[in-house]
This record gives sequence, C-alpha cells and structure tokens, in this order.
Amino acid sequence: MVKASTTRQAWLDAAYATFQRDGLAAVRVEPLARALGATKGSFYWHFTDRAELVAAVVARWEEERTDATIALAQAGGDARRRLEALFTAVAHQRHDPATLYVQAPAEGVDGAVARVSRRRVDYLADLLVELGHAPDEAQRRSLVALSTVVGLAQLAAVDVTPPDPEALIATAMRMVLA
Amino acid sequence: MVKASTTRQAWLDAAYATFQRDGLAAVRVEPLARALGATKGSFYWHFTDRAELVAAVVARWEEERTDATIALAQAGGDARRRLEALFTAVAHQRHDPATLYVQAPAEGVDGAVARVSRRRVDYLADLLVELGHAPDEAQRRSLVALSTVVGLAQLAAVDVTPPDPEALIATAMRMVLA
DNA sequence: AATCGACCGTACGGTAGCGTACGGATCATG
DNA sequence: CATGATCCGTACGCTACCGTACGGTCGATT
Repeated sequence: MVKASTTRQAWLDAAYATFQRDGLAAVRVEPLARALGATKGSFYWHFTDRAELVAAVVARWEEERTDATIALAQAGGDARRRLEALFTAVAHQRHDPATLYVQAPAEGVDGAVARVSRRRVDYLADLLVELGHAPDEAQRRSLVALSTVVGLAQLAAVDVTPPDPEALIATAMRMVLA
Repeated sequence: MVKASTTRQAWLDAAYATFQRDGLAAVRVEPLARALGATKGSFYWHFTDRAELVAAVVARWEEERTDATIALAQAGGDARRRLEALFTAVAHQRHDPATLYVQAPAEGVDGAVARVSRRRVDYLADLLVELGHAPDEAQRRSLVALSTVVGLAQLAAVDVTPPDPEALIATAMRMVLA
C-alpha cells in the first residue's frame, strides 16, 4: 500500500547518481539533502535508515545489470559474435564504480554484488562452452576475464592504463579464447 | 641529525600492521594511540600530520615490494622457471590490501602505487620477452595478468572465489603464455 | 643545582556525519 | 470545516576523528 510518494524517488535518483559517480560510501544523507534542497526531515520520512537507501540503490543496480546481461544473452548472432560484442561493450560501456567491491561488505550489499559477478561469469562461461571449451575450463577462463576487467579499473584509479586500450582488448580476447 | 627516537618507529610499525590488515584508511591516529597505550600528544611530536604517517607507511611498502621484485629477478633458473615461481609466489603470498588502489589517490600516495604496479608489469613483461613474445604484446599480456590478480582480490572481497584456486592459477598461466 | 630540550598527557575546538524529537504546514475527506 | 494523515523543516544529541595549546616530566648538560 505504498502510495509512491514522488520524493522518495527523487532521493533514490540522486543517491543512484552519486553512487555511479563516487561509489556507495559517497551516498550520504546530509550532502544528498543539500543537493536536493531538502532536509533530513524529508529523508527520514521516506527511509528508516541510510542503510535502506543504500540497499535500494544496489537493488536498482542489480536489476539494471541483470537486464543488461539478459539483453546480451538474447542478442542475435552465433557465440563468437556475441562474445565479440561482449568485449567491445565492456570496453566502451560506463563501468561500475571502482570502489564497489571493497565497500560492498561494509554497506551490507556484498550478496547482490556477488550475485551480479557470478551471473557475469556464468554468461561468459556459457559462451565459451558453446565455443568448445570444457565447462570447468570455461568457468575458470571467465573468472579470469572478469577479474581482468575489475582489476583494470583498480589500476586506472592510480593512473596505470594501457597505451592502446583497443589493442589490449584484442589481446585479452585472444587470451580468453586460445 | 634525527636522534632516531624509539617511538616514532613504534608508531610506524603499528601503522604498517593496520595498513596491511585493513588498508590505508584504517590508519587513524586516535585508534593507533589507544592500541599503543599512548596519546596524540606523542604522535604529533613525532609526525606533523596523519599524512606524514601514511606517506611513511607507503614508502616502507614500496621499498619492500621493490626489494621483493628485485629478489625475484635475481633468482636462478631460466625464464620459464622464474615465471612459474612468480605465479606460485603470487598465489600463495600475502597480498596487498584490497582497498589499496581505490584509497591511494585520496591518501595522496597514488604515485607510489602506480610505480610499484608498473614495476610489476615490467618485470613480467621482461620474462615474456625472454620467452619469445614481442615487447608490445608482452606488455599487454603482463598488464592483463596484473589486472587479473588485482581483480581476483576485489572479487574475493564479496566472496566470489574460484572453486579450485590451483587450477585457476594453472589456467591463468597458460592464458598468459599461449 | 638550575636549566634546556625531548617527550608525552590533558583538554579543547572544529568537522562531518547519523539518527531523533517535535512542531508546523498542507490536503483530503468525513 | 474540523480532523487526521502525510510530508518536511529545525534543532538537538551522539560518535569518531583531526589538529592544537599548553603544561608537566625527566634526563643530560652546564
């Protein structure tokens, strides 16, 4: 019987935006209130907790990521084409905040992050199985691939980046396929 | 003419220990003082800043990492053996705190972290060149390898871990070499 | 023995955020 | 039109931490 109050959504939208830009830890009630031109009185009407807001933000993120994966899975083409599409998508898409994994446990959302991670690994592993790899080996290679993406984001945080990102993607894809 | 006061070292040791366990952000003056049975009066005698302590911690970390890499480089055996030793060492060694990369910029130590990262990549790339890879390709593969290690630590933070770590290492090494 | 400097404790002020109490406003509806 | 629910602002207390002021102690030096 939630009468979908308009401003609960505003809080969530603002929180989601700062989550994408600066990570979960940056989702703070008072700065958010200032940004919205509101006060905490409003916030604590719509949410019981900061934790509830963070959980809602991550729930939305999980939905979006899951939908995106499903969309990828249903894209046309054979396994090889879908894999190429996946790699170029990952290369050009906007990424999750680099702080996501380390902050998730403290924010109580590591379950959701783990689910999304596993779904990503499984999707890639399915493609590799289609391309002739044994299931166990496919799973391992997929985990390495996801780790690579996550790790590159970490290194980018300290400004260690490949000279030629396109060539790196190509090499990474060859490494996963070979 | 610094008369090597004994307790400056005590502060540094304690700070280094909590850095290794909980990351740079966990290096805080007041908790450290409590742990040492001292007060901030002592701390601000030996250090001007919390920043100075953090910088000292990271400097020590950089030295240790550099020495370790040099030791690896001077180890006996051909390139192939040294590479195998590297992989098993990385697999069993204690790792850097998972928070290192994301926190380094805010703590003003991203330069040191970047240097260590590049040194690691370069060391592996040298091995790959010895094993017949072209320099550019070796550099790319090394960056992928380091990213994989860093990414695995991130995923471990949300409890996404390989079922068989040994098999994963073997696969990763094959991927890097192939 | 007086003093000086190294060393450290106490006490304070300041910041940034969380959560709560409470009162005022607004609006639908009986 | 009164009343109750909804919504939000103000003001407060609390925690955790940084950095500073200042005074006291103690050993070495003069």
